[in-house]
Formats: sequence, structure tokens, C-alpha cells
Amino acid sequence: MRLSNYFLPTTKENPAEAEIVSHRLMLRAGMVRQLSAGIYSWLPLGFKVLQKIEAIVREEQEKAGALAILMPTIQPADLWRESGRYDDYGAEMLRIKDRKDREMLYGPTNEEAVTDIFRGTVRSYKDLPKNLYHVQWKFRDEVRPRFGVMRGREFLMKDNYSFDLDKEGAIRSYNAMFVAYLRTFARLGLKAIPMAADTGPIGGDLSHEFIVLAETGESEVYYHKDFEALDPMIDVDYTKDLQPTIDQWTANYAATDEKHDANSDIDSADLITGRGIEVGHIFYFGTKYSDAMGATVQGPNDDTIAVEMGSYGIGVSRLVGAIIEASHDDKGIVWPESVAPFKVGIINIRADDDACVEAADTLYKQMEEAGVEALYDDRADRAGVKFSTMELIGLPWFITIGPRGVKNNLVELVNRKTGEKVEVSPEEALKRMIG
RNA sequence: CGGGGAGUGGCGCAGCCUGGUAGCGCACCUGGUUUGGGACCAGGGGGUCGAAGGUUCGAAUCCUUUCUCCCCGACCA
Repeated sequence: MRLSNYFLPTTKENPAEAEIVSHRLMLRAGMVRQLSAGIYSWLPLGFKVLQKIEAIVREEQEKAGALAILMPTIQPADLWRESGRYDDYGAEMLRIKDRKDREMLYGPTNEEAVTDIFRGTVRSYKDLPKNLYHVQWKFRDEVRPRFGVMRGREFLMKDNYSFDLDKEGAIRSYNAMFVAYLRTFARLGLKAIPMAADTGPIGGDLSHEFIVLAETGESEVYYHKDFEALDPMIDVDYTKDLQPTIDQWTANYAATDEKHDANSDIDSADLITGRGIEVGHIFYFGTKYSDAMGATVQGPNDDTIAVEMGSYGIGVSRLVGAIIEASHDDKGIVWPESVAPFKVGIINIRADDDACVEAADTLYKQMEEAGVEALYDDRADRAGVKFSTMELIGLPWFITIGPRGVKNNLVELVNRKTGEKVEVSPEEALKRMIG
């Protein structure tokens, strides 16, 4: 993409309303624009990152056996009356009426909707287990939206729902999602620690939240140092029993500040105190909804069995902020390669120099042909402006092309994260970006 | 929901106390000079000062009402 054709409204100054670093950087890098409290438009750069995160989340869901569907954002109130949550959910649920005065709502989550799909379609225990996921916009009318997309009112969430015949099956489904989440966050370049959690309004008796470690995180967390040694990028076979892996990941102490037990028997030498952001939450809640809503299957002995359910959520839009919180420096964002909006930036330092323009144009064209996502700063601005822009938007690599190097067929390849610079030929730079 | 703060060109702010019809920096447009870390000079465009009502000869400024946004706390992907 040529920057002259792109839409990248960056700013030099910090917007007054943005307090935390990810919010500031997202606004400054032209990723999002606020429309109302907790409601954001996604501009090209931000949307690209959002889609990359979503793609990784989807890939890991599919690997774990979840099937993609898409449920509506608007749901009828009556459905929520069946589960009893229409009254329980409170003011956080956005309630609306249609033209016929029917009570509707903008979905804050989808247990009811998915249970309705299930009960209307699945009759036999032979069709179990099933695990359905979607990535959909949610609305929760938070009392106090803040931190940009980290706590928006409208937000993009991957949520899925498992249906099993019995508790053993449900726990297998739960474990699969547990591992899928570890892998997902690892692929996003994050260190996420699963912590035993309250089940809250969703209900149930087995639940973990996944907390991403970030110095600027919202809540204080306490965890055993052995978590640092565990590799979340588990080479998993979902047909096998995952319980040993789960046991390994839940053996050590980990708690958020509200659940932290200062008197726990963990050796203080092993306890690490850090800060974190909740990016995922998984629940097993048994037959709470299947009982209330009549989601049953016929069992092998002609009996009617309420299905065992679990639900699993990842805050996709929140992850954009969380990744920035976990990965930035004083110059701007430092994207992990897996979610970077472009892999490499190409800076032509002298847009008025024919040799530089030709070298930059050629390299850019070769990148495009090789399928390397490159953002080519072909603007007429001075070098400093271009460096600052690249550093702000945080592409993993950038290549500078200027008159000094062009004479000797050299370009400068810079690693955003380490700051390491090497002078190489354009061919070598291209090769490294492909590799 | 309790407590605090703020609304003035796209962004950051001053002006308000002490009413006289809006200013600065950045950004933007035109021309020129520049060009390896956010250039310089000259010229220019853009704001009914959140909204409504009131006081006054006159309101960004004073009064009333209202809306919105932000921050801290209790709750949530």
C-alpha cells in the first residue's frame, strides 16, 4: 500500500481524553475514532489489526473443533425471559422497541440465542457434542466505559457455546477451549495466564479467566513464577485427553487482586506480582440454560436429557488495546508480527530524488509481488516525519532508502522492536521479508 | 451509581474573573527555498465559542436549564 493512497490520519499530539497508553496510541496512529462514549469507528489501520486478530482467533477455534456461525445482534426480549436473565441483567442491557412496540434488545451475549438454535434443531444424543462459535458485535451499556476499546460499550467478541451429553463431555469441551485459548493468546504475542474465576451472571461452577500480563494492566495479579516456564504454544491433539495439560496449567497459584489470598500457602519467593488485562473467560455452567429453555436430547434409553453447556469468550476488540498495552515503547506501538497491519514499512527518504524513487518503487513492487504486506511511505515529507510515523504505527520492520545507500545499492533494514539496523542490498532485504 | 473536571476551526490550548463581536501552536491550501530524525519564508482557507432560554444597547464572557465527553471509585470480554 502506498501511503499516498492510504487513509492514515496520525496526530502528533495526544488527544486530551485519552489517559492510557493504548488509547492514546490508537488515536494517534489513526486506528480508531470515537463516535460516542465507548463506541468507536475503526479506520483502515485499526480495522486491519482487528481482522488479523479475529483470523487467528478463528483458526484456533476451528482447530479445536468449533464451528463458525453468525447470530444476530438484535434479539427478542421474550427469549431472555425464558432464561430469567431479562430481569437479571439490569441496565447494562440495551433495551429497544421495534415499530410494533415489541420489546427487543441488543445482545450483550448469546447463550439464549444459541440455546434456541440448539433446541430447535438437535434431537438425538448422537448429534453431540457440538461447539458453535461466532465473532459478533456486542453491546453492554457499561456504567463507565473507558480506556478506549479496552472497555467499550460496543465491542467485538468471539463467543462460543458447547453442548455435551454429560458432565465428562462438557469438561472435555471446556479443556479443549482452555488449550485453544492458550494457543490463541500465544500466537497473538501475549503472555496470558489462566486464573480461577468467579462465574458472575453467566453462572456455573467451573471458570477461568485469561489474564494478559502488561505493566499498564487494569488489575493487579499474583501468580507462581513457574508460569513463566510453561510454553502456551501447546502442540495439541484435540482427540486426546487434555486433562494432564490442564492440570499442569492449573496446578500453580494464580489470582487477580480481588481473589488473591494473602494467606495462601505459596512460598513468597515463588510469587510474582504483576498487572494484567482480562482478555478471555471460559465457563462451564451445566444445564442452567438447557433446563430453563428446554434444550434436551433423546438419550440411548429413550430418556430426555438436558444438555451440558459451556460458554467461552474472547474480547477481540479489547485485544487490540491489550496487545498495545503489552507491546509499545515511548515512540509508539510495537506490533507482534502475527497481528501487524503491515509487515514492513518502506521509507523513501528523498521523494524528489529520481534514483531513490526508482529504488523504492522497485522494492515496493517486488514486495507486493512476493505477497509481503508493505506500507510504502511515498509522501513528499521529510525523513523525520516518515521515521516518526513508522515508529508510531509500529510495523515490525522498516526499510529506509536514501541517496547515501542507493549509490552503493544498499538499503537500511530496521527492526522496530530491537532498534537493530543493518545495511543490506535491496535483494537481501526482500529475501528477509519473504523468509 | 457516588465523587471530580471539561466543552472555543481537524488536534492541543488561551481568552471568561473585569461583557464591546475570537486568538495562539500544530495540521491544511498556494508559491518559493529546503531535504538522512517531526524544515523555513511569504500568502491563504476554515470556528453562529455544546444546546436552549434569560439579563443587557451589546454575551465565548454574567444568570438559569439542559446535553455531551473525560477522570477517580464500585461492576464487566
